[in-house]
Amino acid sequence: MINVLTFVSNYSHTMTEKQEKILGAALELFAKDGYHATSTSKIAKHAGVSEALIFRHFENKEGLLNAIMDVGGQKAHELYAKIVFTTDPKELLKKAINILFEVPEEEYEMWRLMYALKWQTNGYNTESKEPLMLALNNAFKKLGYKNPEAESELILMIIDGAVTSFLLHPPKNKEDIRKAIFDKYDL
Amino acid sequence: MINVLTFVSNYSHTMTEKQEKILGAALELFAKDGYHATSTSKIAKHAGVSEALIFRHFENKEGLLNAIMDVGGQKAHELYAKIVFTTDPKELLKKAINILFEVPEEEYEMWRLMYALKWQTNGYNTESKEPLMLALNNAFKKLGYKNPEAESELILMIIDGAVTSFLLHPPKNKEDIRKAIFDKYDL
DNA sequence: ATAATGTAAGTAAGTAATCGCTTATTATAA
DNA sequence: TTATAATAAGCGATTACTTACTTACATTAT
Repeated sequence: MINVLTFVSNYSHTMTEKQEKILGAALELFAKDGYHATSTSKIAKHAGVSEALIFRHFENKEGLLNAIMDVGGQKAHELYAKIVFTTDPKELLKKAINILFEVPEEEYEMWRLMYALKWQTNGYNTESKEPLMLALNNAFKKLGYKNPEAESELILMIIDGAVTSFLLHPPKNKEDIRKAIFDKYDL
Repeated sequence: MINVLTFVSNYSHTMTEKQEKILGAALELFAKDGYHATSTSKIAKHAGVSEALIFRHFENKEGLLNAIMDVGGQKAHELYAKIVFTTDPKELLKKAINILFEVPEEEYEMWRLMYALKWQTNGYNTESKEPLMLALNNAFKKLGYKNPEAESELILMIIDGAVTSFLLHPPKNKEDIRKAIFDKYDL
């Protein structure tokens, strides 16, 4: 609970204490049980507030979800923005791959929710990855790969698959897997 | 609807016509809207039967889900069983990778449901992949890879990531991506 | 300084609608 | 006849959400 709260509060400087509690409880329950299986009354009880307060601050249940997704989207954007201007192509690949190995454990709930929601909402947030996509295209082109676009898509698939694996059943040999990926790209 | 029905009926020789209709409707709606957002009354209407019939044949809503999952699990098991006894290591890798490129479109709904459910059920079905895992371990060992276990996990992550991508937003350059993967393993 | 006012925060107790599921009854077929 | 397939109607519980109200606090007027 504390983890979630601190995570959320980093991105909500204008929020009431109780608003943060609601967001934290919702994040925790959405990630654990799914959006539809989590009722607003459960969230309210878990946050220690009245149920009506949720609707006062977030309009409806979907508004609460959107508020959480905004936090995740902003977080993702920040991660990508840190690396897309790397000029050296191999360095960019390294950084892109390393991102997934450096996700802090206290953010796992958030990312589990984001990944789970991909399958429930029809609108997949492909636009947040576009800047990274372009940067990767360029890197693979510089490195002389035959089909840079396909290579960019592939590496994003690999990252997605690895993140999924880490979030659902964290393996002990993370470092070996990183080495195996690096090998595939001569890093 | 027809697609779902024919798909289901391949694995349910002892089923009533109405049972198949229920399963088909449930599969379609679970995959489209998610398990919790789909009510038993919606399923009944969509299948053209009374709601009570669902509970007669499948006991409860979860039993209906389990019946669908059984079909998917059996399907997955058959796919893996076809290839795990391949002796030539490179041939095995090829076949394992090709599986994901040969999923027929009429089965997409089923797989979307299976993948979406990974995030909602705490028990991840890792045991169905274990025979394939062992076969891959052996193949990478034969090929002289430094860390066969990590390589097996990685290639399953890649396959998972690619399947996810295909199911959520099917790309046009599938063939280029297959080539890119083959390149990484000298196939 | 303090009383008056305005606004946002917060709640208890509801609402109609829908949920998964059951019961009582009828239709069908071996 | 006997068992199973199928249904209509309704069950209590829960759902997302609303209403009517109180509390807390900052701003303004006197």
